[in-house]
Amino acid sequence: MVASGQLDFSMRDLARRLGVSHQAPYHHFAGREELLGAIREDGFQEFLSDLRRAREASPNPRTALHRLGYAYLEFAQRRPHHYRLMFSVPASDGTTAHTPDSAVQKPSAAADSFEELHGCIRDLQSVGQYPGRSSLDVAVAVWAWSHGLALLLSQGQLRWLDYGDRLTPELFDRWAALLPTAGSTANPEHTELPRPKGRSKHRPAGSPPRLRALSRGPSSPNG
Amino acid sequence: MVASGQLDFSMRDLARRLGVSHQAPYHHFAGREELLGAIREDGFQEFLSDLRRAREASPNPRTALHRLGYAYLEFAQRRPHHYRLMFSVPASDGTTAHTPDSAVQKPSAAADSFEELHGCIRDLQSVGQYPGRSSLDVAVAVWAWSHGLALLLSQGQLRWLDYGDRLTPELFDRWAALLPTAGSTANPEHTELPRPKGRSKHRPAGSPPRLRALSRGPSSPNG
DNA sequence: GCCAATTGTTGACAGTGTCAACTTCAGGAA
DNA sequence: TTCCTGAAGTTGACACTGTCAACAATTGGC
Repeated sequence: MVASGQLDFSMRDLARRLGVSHQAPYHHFAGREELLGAIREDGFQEFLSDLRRAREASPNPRTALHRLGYAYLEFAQRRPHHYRLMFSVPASDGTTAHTPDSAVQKPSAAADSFEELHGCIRDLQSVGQYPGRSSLDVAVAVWAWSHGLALLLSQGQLRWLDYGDRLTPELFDRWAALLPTAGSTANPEHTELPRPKGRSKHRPAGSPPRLRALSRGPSSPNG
Repeated sequence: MVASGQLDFSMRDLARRLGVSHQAPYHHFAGREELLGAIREDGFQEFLSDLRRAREASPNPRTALHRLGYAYLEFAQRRPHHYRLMFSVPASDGTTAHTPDSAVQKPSAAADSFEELHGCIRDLQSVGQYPGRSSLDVAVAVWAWSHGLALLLSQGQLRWLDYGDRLTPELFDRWAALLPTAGSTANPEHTELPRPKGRSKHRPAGSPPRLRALSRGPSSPNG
């Protein structure tokens, strides 16, 4: 019972592109799912550092949240495949209506990413925003809002509205103005962060242990 | 170049469960993607009727939006596999950063579903809500918010927050209170709609043309 | 220099979507 | 009645997939 494929990605195709036998990747990753997990974790690391940088760019928690949100969507636009993979979950079979617990374990950086937003919300509360509300409620709601926008954007599902599918600071400001936090003030200063250089993932395509660059530590399958 | 699998679903397994040869389904659907498209369309039909019923249950546009949102999440919780399929899109290969246009064509009922929300927003504007804002902006933002919550819920991705993953009217009210429309008033009356009987999708498992129940009109592949 | 681990290979196996060719069978026209 | 046509279902292939097993080459430490 193969755990099904979630993407247009194949182990054998990867090996083919690397000019390597179809079995070579299995010496670096226990299996397809583990490889995807590593890519997922990589994505969350970059995501987390984007969110951190955005948040720390301003001591004003309102501006920080604004920039955090923009960084969130900017990441989803810059790395749509990473983003979709990160938030997808191995599909469960039809027998259980809910995803089993095993599928819910998430990469560590994912929790840290959420905590970045959660902390930002707490900062806002400390200056009087969202009085009497659970910070977790607010964080989950803002997280979901960003998640929905990011997915609709990265899957081009806003195009059929003649809505465009490119994120711009102006578009983001219009959206952000609908969140209760920004309802009273205009956009702080138009959120144009210097985008990170984005360590390119292209391999030099010549280093003799061709899969080294992909592997992450000893593969050590514990099964 | 197979269009890849998005789910834990296989044509051959379907045939096996129906007690039929592996090729029989192809006499009713041109291929896997068309079959999934039919299921998607079915889901959107039910989704649309849920949203319509919820909206029409109240002449007060504020209450209508509240109920519409609850119906949205309730659907995602009741039919998580349908929901995920409906809003997933055939994965594009890695060469193009954005999903090609061919993948963006959406079922007709999907547009109608969005229009239901959009109309609700327009109703709210006609009573003074969201002054000076584009109704499309607001509708997209609310749509994305619901979408994000629905996905996080249906994939169990709120569980690692010790947040629970069951939708309740109370939980929904706490979320809805964070939307600008509901910020000033409390929940209208606690949103307990009589849930629709939900035409069961189980087939009687005995009608001689065993795949008939699944097929939708002449399959007529136009390729 | 030997040994063990790492990295690679080829070959198999079961599973998949789909094309092609075949049989059955029901129903209408002659 | 016979004949024909189309729908429904069949078996058999093909290329593809993930993964297991067994083997070869290389490399670093003793």
